Amino acid sequence: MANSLSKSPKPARNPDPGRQPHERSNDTSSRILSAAGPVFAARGYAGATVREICSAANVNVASVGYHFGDKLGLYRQVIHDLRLARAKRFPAPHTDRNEPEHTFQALVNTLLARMLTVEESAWETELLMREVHDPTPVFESIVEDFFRPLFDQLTETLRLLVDTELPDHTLQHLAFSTVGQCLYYRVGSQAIQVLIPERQRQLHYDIGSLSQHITAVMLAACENASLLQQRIEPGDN
Amino acid sequence: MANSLSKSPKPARNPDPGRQPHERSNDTSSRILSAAGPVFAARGYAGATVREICSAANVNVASVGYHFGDKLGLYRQVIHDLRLARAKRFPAPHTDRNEPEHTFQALVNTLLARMLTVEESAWETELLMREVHDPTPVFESIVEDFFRPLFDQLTETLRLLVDTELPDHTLQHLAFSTVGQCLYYRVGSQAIQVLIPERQRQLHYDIGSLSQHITAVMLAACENASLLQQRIEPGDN
DNA sequence: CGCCGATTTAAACGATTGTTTAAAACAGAC
DNA sequence: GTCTGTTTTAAACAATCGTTTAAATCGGCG
Repeated sequence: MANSLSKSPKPARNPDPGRQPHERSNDTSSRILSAAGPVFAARGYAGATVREICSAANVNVASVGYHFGDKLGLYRQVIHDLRLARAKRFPAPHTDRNEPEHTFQALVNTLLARMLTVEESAWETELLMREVHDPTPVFESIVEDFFRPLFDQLTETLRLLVDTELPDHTLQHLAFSTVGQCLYYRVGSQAIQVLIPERQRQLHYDIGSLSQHITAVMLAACENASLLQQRIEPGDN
Repeated sequence: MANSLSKSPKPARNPDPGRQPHERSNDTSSRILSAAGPVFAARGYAGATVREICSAANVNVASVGYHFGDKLGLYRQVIHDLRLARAKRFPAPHTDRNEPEHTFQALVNTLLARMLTVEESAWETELLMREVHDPTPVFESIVEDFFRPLFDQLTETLRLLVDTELPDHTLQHLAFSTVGQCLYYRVGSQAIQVLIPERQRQLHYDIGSLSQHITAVMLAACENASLLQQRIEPGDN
């Protein structure tokens, strides 16, 4: 709780500025990094303890202070490495201005894949979800470098999809509608597990089925874009 | 961390089994309950401290142990009281089988109101969101008593809305699309604060505007329900 | 070997956590 | 007032947290 949030108390004397002649020292910090990701994802930043991380990495507790300054410095490095890994693993699709439907479908696929992939990198998604719900000091940079590019691409693709000219805020709402539907199958997964029997889940809740459904919903909305502008009488109950 | 999760260490000698002749004692435990809700919502169950709760309630730290056994016992009581309050504050709309559009709009309004209300009861929503993300033993009962009724009503209303006959799992996907869009404006609110300038947020992100938009999207999807069944070529990127 | 900077280690520090304890304060019956 | 059971209180408890310290160890170099 009473941690440094802006500056490391000791100037975080990082000993290796890029080079790797001594494999031994680099090995320690990389082992810490590998162990820290899953622990931060499972417990959250505040809930994770440097002792559990160092125990999983088989290093001394003081190693975190030596190599990363403090707990927050380690967390920043984990997030930094995570962003590089995610950008490579789930590349945003190329924007084809002649086939916006195709681009849109690919974007939905990318979103769902990022949400629902359960490989060895599932902890990355979990960590990002924790940031979305409980922002830490690194959250804003995550949004800027990570979410905004996809959000902008989604908005521009939707602009190509709708027949009529729509104001920016309506296109942004359409983008949030798309993201929201994809996100729900991760955010609400625990609720879905209670609401939907396992048999139905195994049949109709794979990435392909969900991607097709969400794309169909949004394409229908784009084709009736005129509906988005006319006033609908709000419910009075 | 090393707390009791199933049984209270001491049998939680609750002194008042229903009666309230001594207003004084009841006053202490009710002040604790009133203070605990917002703190649990703001910090999470693990992050909240009984000292902060008791400080906000102006009672001694030992009072929690005396009246509720332990921290988890207090949390259970908070969740119990919260359910009663929410059911009264946000009643589900009446289902009018002759005007499903009207019912649907009212359901979206209810969902958004539950998500975005920022009165003195905003902590209740935050606490429920924490349960959705990090389920505790009380989560399943929350889904059954709280989410499933609205989910079923949503599914049946959508069945009335679509022109053609759709399988159950497609209607459930449509319900999740609706819920997901509403939920996003709460789950992703921190991201939206970074993505959308404050001026635009104040103009276009009120409950009425969002409700109108989400309803329009889903009604468009229902009118083109045939789209939901035909196969769309999945993106290959 | 001896020297030296980089790294690792065991141990301790101060702060904070949930919980417990024993005494004090309270309220009503007699 | 005196007694009795309930409630509140200040203080302490053991455990755990992030971080620091000072000594031990390592790895080349002369």
